[in-house]
Amino acid sequence: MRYWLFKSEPDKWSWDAQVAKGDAGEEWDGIRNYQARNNMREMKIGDRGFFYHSNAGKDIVGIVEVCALSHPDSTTDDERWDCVDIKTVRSFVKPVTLAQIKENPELEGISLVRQSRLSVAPITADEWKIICKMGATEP
DNA sequence: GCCAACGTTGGC
DNA sequence: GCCAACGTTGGC
Repeated sequence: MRYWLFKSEPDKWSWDAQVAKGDAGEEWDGIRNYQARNNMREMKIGDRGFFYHSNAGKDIVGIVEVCALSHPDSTTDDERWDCVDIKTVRSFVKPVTLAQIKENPELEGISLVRQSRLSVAPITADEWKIICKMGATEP
């Protein structure tokens, strides 16, 4: 199993909206970036991801699970763009802020900081454990 | 609101 | 295939 990070502006698609979808899950649509799309194509059912609020919030607020493999993005006719579906697993007990992540020397290589504009990024197993611990949340 | 980083586009 | 121009993202 691999780990990922999904970024969303809470004004457009918030964690609350994701939680409201429950087990039905939701298409992670609207991605128009090749690297992010390629990451989604590599995902498998059951892969886990962090849900990060960019702009407003700037914190990791929850854990999601991939529940549908990459398929055409229903919000465009352009066949270049695919996306996966994700469903809520659990909310973070304590959201982990970008500032906390930057302060932790163990996380200095994290994709969230190194490639801040990439909206779907890989997370290492170590990073996964560390961030869950910082959030007082079960991995 | 500004600006840095970076991806995309299009002329040559 | 290079590179300038432009658009977007996201932190501050």
